[in-house]
Amino acid sequence: MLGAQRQDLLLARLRADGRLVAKELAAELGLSEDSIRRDLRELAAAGLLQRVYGGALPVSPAVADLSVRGGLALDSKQRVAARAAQLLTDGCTAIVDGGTTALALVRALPQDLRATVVTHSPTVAAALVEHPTVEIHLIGGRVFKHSAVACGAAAVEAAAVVNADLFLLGVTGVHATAGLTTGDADEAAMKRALARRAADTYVLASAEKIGAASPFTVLPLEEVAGVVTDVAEDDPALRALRERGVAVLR
Amino acid sequence: MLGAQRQDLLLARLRADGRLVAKELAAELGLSEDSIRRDLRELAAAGLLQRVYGGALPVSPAVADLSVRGGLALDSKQRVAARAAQLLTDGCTAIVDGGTTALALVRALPQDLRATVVTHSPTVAAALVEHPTVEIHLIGGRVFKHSAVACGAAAVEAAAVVNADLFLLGVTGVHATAGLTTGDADEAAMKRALARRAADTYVLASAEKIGAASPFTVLPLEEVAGVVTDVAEDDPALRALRERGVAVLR
DNA sequence: ATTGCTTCACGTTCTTGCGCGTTGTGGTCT
DNA sequence: AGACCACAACGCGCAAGAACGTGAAGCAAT
Repeated sequence: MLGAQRQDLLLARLRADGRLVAKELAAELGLSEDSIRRDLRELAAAGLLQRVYGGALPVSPAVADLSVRGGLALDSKQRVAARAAQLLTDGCTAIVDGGTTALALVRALPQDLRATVVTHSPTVAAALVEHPTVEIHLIGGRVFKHSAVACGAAAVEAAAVVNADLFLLGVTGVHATAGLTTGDADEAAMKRALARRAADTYVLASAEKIGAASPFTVLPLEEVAGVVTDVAEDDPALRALRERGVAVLR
Repeated sequence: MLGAQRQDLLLARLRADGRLVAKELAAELGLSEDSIRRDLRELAAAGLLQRVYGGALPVSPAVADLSVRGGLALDSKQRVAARAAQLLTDGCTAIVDGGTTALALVRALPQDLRATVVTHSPTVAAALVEHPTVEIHLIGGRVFKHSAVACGAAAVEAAAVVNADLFLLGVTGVHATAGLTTGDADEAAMKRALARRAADTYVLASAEKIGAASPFTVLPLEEVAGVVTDVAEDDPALRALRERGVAVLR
């Protein structure tokens, strides 16, 4: 049994059972608990599971429920959201953009996260109310029907008081030369204003958005700390991004 | 059973039963009450439940049953909401408060209403996106978990630019002498700030709220244009309201 | 010989159940 | 009604045992 093969098996078991117990696995696979623990440690470092005393649990109960219930692989947005959720740590202040991926991100956040989340999306704010220990700050303004987020001069102004550690940005295209793009000029301006208020900007972009370009540029690639995506590791687009100094998280 | 997994189980049980009893759980899970108490203490420290003598309860009863609360007095709320929806006419600008009655109001609005709606509730704003011809303006600020609306200094300030024809206000009590009341001081201040920005304030109050009083006064009855309610026409409380110059819409 | 993976040994950390003194609750007595 | 008391629940400290991480040693393949 190859090491990598064994780790895949562990993940499959985790999806099936909803938990892993180090001792049981050692007996079952005929290995020492040390080796199992080492695997679990590595998988936890890769963000694929949550290490707990005695074994491991899925990264987030919410995400686990979805995969167990459906019995299927997570959908593209959920994979990206689950990975991006790991960027939010206790004590941090994060700006969260609008859109369905951002909503999936909120659902993937651990229930006991103690963080401050700033958003201009009423939908995201409403979903965050379910997280009792997350401090929510809503940015107001004229709400754009197209994407259901607050935009415009008032919203840009309201954003100016925010100072965040990171900005989780949703776009419709990530292109090597056009940079990050979206379909509406006001929306692009709003996203740009938010990016200025955060130390690091991370882009949430499921596979179909990589290499695509929309009419309005939000930011050039240079101003992005990283892209969270689910494209295959060997995709040539990834290399193009890395060559521009953009970290790729998957 | 993993320790961390047990805490997830406790939270699930809490959501299902609405309470946790330490002794029962110890017997059921086959461990000492001490361990259960330890778990409950930790979860309480994480803000995920409220520790009480003998076990635990949801963090805030109000938050916990906000979703089910919609189902209880449903038809009552819907009647009030349907009547209040008639106050919004094409071309008007209305401020809409938060809460389940306000949400019912949005759902009761005609699909083709051409109005401007200002709200400090992300939930109301999200629901309004379904109305293509309604212009939405969101008031931002710190989102208060208890009622899921933006409150505080920033929100009051953001409200100052609004000039509306009417304000549809939700409260928890409508009392002849205490006036309009609600359960939180910040919330009361926010509602007061909104009332100042509208020419007429109408209160949405289903029957059980008439005659009730909560800790904090929002406005005296004199500053209200009308109360939308579903109490019986012969209810003595109605006459008390009318004697104070308040129109009763039903 | 080197590399990669595993196992073993050991000191550390975590969880758990028990004893103890304290605090909260409900019922009883004056 | 207020004082009192019995009992359950509580928090804390402690000790036993399980689980843990680390570094050294073993082992197979190259």
